[in-house]
Amino acid sequence: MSSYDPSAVETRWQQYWKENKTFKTPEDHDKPKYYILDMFPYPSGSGLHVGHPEGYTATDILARYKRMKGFNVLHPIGWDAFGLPAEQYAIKTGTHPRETTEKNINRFREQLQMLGFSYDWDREVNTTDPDYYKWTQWIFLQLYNKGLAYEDEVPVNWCPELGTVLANEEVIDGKSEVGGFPVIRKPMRQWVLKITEYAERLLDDLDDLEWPDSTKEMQRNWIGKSIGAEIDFQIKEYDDKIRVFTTRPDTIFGATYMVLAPEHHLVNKITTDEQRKEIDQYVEEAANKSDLERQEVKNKTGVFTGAYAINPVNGKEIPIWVADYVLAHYGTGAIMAVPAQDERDWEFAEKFDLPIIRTVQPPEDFDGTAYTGEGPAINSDFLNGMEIAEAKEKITAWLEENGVGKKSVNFKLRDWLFSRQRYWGEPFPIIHVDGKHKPLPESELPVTLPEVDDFQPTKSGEPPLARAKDWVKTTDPETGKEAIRETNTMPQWAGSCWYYLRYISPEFDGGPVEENEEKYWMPVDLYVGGAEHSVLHLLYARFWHKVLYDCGVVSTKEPFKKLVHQGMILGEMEYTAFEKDGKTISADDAEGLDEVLRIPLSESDVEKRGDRFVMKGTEITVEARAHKMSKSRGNVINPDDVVDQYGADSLRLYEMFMGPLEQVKPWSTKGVEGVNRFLNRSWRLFLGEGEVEQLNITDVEPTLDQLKTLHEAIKKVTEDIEAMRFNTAISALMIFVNEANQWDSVPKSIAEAYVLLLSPFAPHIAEELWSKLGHKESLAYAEWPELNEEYLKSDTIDYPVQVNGKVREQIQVPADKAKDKEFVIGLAKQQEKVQKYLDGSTIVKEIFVPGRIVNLVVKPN
RNA sequence: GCCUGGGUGGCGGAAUUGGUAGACGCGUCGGACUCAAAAUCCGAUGUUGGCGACAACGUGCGGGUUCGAGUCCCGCCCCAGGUACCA
Repeated sequence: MSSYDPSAVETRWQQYWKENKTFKTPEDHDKPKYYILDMFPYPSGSGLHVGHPEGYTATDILARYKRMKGFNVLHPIGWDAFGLPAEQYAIKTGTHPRETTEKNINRFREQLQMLGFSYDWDREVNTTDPDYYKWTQWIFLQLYNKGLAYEDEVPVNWCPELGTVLANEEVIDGKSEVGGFPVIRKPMRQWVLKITEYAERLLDDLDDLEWPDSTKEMQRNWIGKSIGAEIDFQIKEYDDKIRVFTTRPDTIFGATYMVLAPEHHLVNKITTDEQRKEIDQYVEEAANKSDLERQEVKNKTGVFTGAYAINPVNGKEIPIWVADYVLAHYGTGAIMAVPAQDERDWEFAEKFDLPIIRTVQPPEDFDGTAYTGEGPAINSDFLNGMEIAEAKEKITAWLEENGVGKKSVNFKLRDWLFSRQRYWGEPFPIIHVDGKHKPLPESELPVTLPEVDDFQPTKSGEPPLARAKDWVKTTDPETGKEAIRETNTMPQWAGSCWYYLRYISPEFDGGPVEENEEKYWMPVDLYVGGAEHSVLHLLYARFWHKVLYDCGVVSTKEPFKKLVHQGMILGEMEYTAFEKDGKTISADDAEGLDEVLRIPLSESDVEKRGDRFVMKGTEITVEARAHKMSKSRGNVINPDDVVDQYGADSLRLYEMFMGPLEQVKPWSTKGVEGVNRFLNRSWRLFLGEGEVEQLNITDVEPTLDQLKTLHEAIKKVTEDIEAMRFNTAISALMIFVNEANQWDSVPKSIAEAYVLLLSPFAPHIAEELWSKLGHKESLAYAEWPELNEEYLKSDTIDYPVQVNGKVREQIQVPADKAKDKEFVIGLAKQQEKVQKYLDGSTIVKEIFVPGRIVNLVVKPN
């Protein structure tokens, strides 16, 4: 074997790492630790796609680098294996989800091992393993015992097609996120977790996290804290009051009507006989509508109840309406409407001819409708003239003094609907005795999934677990009374809420995580995963973590110190022409037209014209863009194929070389060939090109030039890995190889250092070269090459010389004179080309930036 | 609408505190090797003008600050992601 053969090299080293347990996590706590975590995958039937190795390679590079830097590294992987696809497959085929899941996991494991990731395979976790979900159930019991889990009859997102309830976050545009089936609202008994109790902490603790700003902002918006006031409005002729929440108590003098949500508890009571028929009909219609239908209707609708409320600040009677633009589940489900300062109220008031009173003076040139900007208060009695902030304070104090309101904080965040009517999830450790729910004692855990004959919900709509009649019927271990088991299961989020803890002590049976190990390894130093988990998974995991913190199970307030999202990888760039009625038309004209044919073009058929692409030699514009990979589009790149053709090292290297990790970027097979060529050049740099393998390495002292080339690479690669700029780190490695290829042979010490620099990115080829250099051991724990700044120095410094900001000449200055302003500027002025621009002008200013630039500012005489 | 990002050659991208725009890779063109091809190697490659050294222009658009702006400020346009009656 004289040329680089990736498959032979990669198989050999994967075997070696496995046999020698090279990446077993060290058990001592003597060294600094680094916990680097990937979001664990759902092992789907279609196997790994090219998006997975992107994040996994990034973390693997860091893990390998940190080991060489002397850290104890925890770098585990596992399986988020409960979930809908395996269950739907079971419904269709009768295959137990356990079997499907096991098969898929084996495939995933094989694929990950084929890519050479340095996971500690002894710490694999699997959320569907009873030894794992025992502790998921245990954590639920902690939540239950703290009063953070409760049962409620709530209108839920029921998806008839999937036969289950979905969380709000799993419903997109009124359809299920999985499968895109319609979702309707239906009241059902559900388990709910009181995440709202942690809203304030979940919000505050975001500040200290090294997370992308966009992600933190999304969580902030999701939690949605708003500060305002609660105000009570007396209902005329009733004892009852309507409590509203508002962020603009300062506008209360402009409240000209009130609105109750259709579900508000007072609607029925206060409706007058004349209005009853209309109100009842409206409320019923609203109840039957899905959220989607409510959103679809853009026109505001509503009905007058016939009742009036009294504005506490001025005693005015204002009508009370019912309208579905007020949401039952936000604030108090009722509002004071101030059309002059709220667009929604303005729209409603206009439609139903309700009065509008401005209480904030809009600017003179304002010609809009509702005015929400700054300005002095008007028509507001004792608030008149005050700016908004001051008026808010004043009115809130007044409300409190008069006992009709108080300062209040509201959150958009709602409690977490935690039960699903599925089979393939964690059973709740709950029994029902005499119609009351009751937790099972810890000793009863795990409550394992029963076998069932059918994985569908029962005819009466009960979850599939209800089919296991012997399992459902049980006895209360404490009292011996007859009991029935909870038949709901937990959502997929449950297992992923705490898996990062289980890796720390996967065998521990005294709790979810062993105390000393937890103290050493937590928090996760770096967490890498998709941006699609910005709110759901990351918010839920933070919530559980905080509960566990309160229970004393974990020692940190937050689980994930630093977070990075890898960007999506799109398919290859596609060029498309459009054809209508047999004629090719421009892409711009095709927009919005029906019956347009899309004709795929090859790159050679198109050229750039201005800022768009046209068909060669014509003015017809074409579409040029990369699309998401999808089976239907047929542009999916399979990692197995890439590995077959170019090897795992090339795949890893390419995915990192494509561009910044966080960015969305299109795939290019030509690009893979490029990095593959680079690996070949690296190989030949060491082994020459002859038939017989011959080391092209000499045991001589390197020259200063060679050392400079090496240390420039060391500096760049080291800094770039630390900052996760893998694309430019690889570019630095390429530059090194390009330079070293000019040498007659490579000094051994330099060759060794280069192999180590390459190893985190392309570990297989690096191990192979390392062993050819005479090493018997893996390089996984070899010391990372150390930078010596001395070698970076050069004898001369180049200065660009500018005249009026334009570069006109380059000068070389001896290093010892490089900071000498007079010398450098003097030399610059002497240059012939510079002289040309100085002729007939006077120098008015001389700019000298040491080590950077010279700029002579001249004025014509 | 609102909140985040982002817009640089034919393409992916580089430029770390304002200091030589286009590193590195792909593609393209030319050459070497070869009977030929592949592979490999060498060279060129932002645009325009010129035989030429060279010059002008050039980081989405329009202004501004500065000796100097891809980078900072103001006003727009476009693209991607998130969110949407949250009072």
